[in-house]
Amino acid sequence: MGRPPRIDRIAVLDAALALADEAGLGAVTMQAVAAELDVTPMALYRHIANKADLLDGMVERVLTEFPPPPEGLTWSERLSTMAHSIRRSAHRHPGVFPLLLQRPAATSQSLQIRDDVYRAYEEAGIPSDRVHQTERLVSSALLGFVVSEVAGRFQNHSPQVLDGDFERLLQLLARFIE
Amino acid sequence: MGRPPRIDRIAVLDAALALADEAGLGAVTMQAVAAELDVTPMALYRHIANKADLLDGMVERVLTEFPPPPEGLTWSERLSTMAHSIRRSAHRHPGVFPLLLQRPAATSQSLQIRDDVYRAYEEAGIPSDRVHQTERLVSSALLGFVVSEVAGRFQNHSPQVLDGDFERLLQLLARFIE
DNA sequence: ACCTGAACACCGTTCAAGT
DNA sequence: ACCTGAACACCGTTCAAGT
Repeated sequence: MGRPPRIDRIAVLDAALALADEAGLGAVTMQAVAAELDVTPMALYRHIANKADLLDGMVERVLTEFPPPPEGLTWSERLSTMAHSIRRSAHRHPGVFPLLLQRPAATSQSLQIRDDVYRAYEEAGIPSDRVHQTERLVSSALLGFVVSEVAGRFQNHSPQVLDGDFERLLQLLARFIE
Repeated sequence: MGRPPRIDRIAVLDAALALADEAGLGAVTMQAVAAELDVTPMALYRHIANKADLLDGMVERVLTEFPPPPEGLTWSERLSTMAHSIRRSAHRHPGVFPLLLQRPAATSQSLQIRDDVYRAYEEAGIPSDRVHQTERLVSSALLGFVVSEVAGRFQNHSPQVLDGDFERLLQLLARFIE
């Protein structure tokens, strides 16, 4: 006994994420992930509970990539910066990103970021009994657009058009807030 | 030869839809759909090309359920009625509805409805070079919220809270438009 | 024309066995 | 402690055969 581990949870998740980024979620099978790591499929089960846990882990991995919001800007500059970060993350991980619509913010990383958003809304003067609702509505609009982009609903529109759409969306959401 | 058909495409799609509504998309397997129809899995292939075609067909089926917008109301009443119809449809078909984010409007039914939305925006006074963009942004916000509801992102919120959120979202979107 | 039986490659997952 | 081999139930799909 006492055998040096050849892989760990992070390695499994990152291999799965790389696979999803290149070839879509459908390419993420236990066998394919294992092959990426030069290991048999059964070896993965020491590091992840099952396939659902693998997908959960991949989502968490994407969430930890979100940069924390920059300090020392106005609330509106911070929100805009964060929105662009989220969109870039979606474009990096088009296969996994739509899964964000399936679960509440849960990792400490994403709860932290949500709190930063709450703070920005308070600074913007949103009444405190409206702050949480506003966050749900704005995040819905943002995710709805960005997931439409990466999942295929906007596949007939050029990147230039979608860039323009996104800027306009941010303008309109900012108008909401004040 | 010359044998009376026991099933047709619509029957297959509706059986699959019923299965998805009760037990989720994961329960939609060729074998389960076939069992629902008292037929072997291979019999399905005479009526659908493959599993992707089955899913496409299920989405189309959901789209044909959207009631056409009522005549003789103001543009804002029409938009609100349509938004509520869409949300009800999502709640009826929580398993399939998120697939709407994956494809552009394509069926004649949904193109028709999109044109009605364009007309409402024109009546509302949106400059004509902005109408299509506005439709993309508003539909993104609506779908983002409704898919969050049915896919699980808002699972920690009560129906009452979500009803209130939706009304507020419609108010804010209406404010966009004029 | 429509459905079935047999068959295949692939998938997730388990369990006991090896180092 | 960590990985493997063998095995199982299930999945989508094909093809030739039956009515």
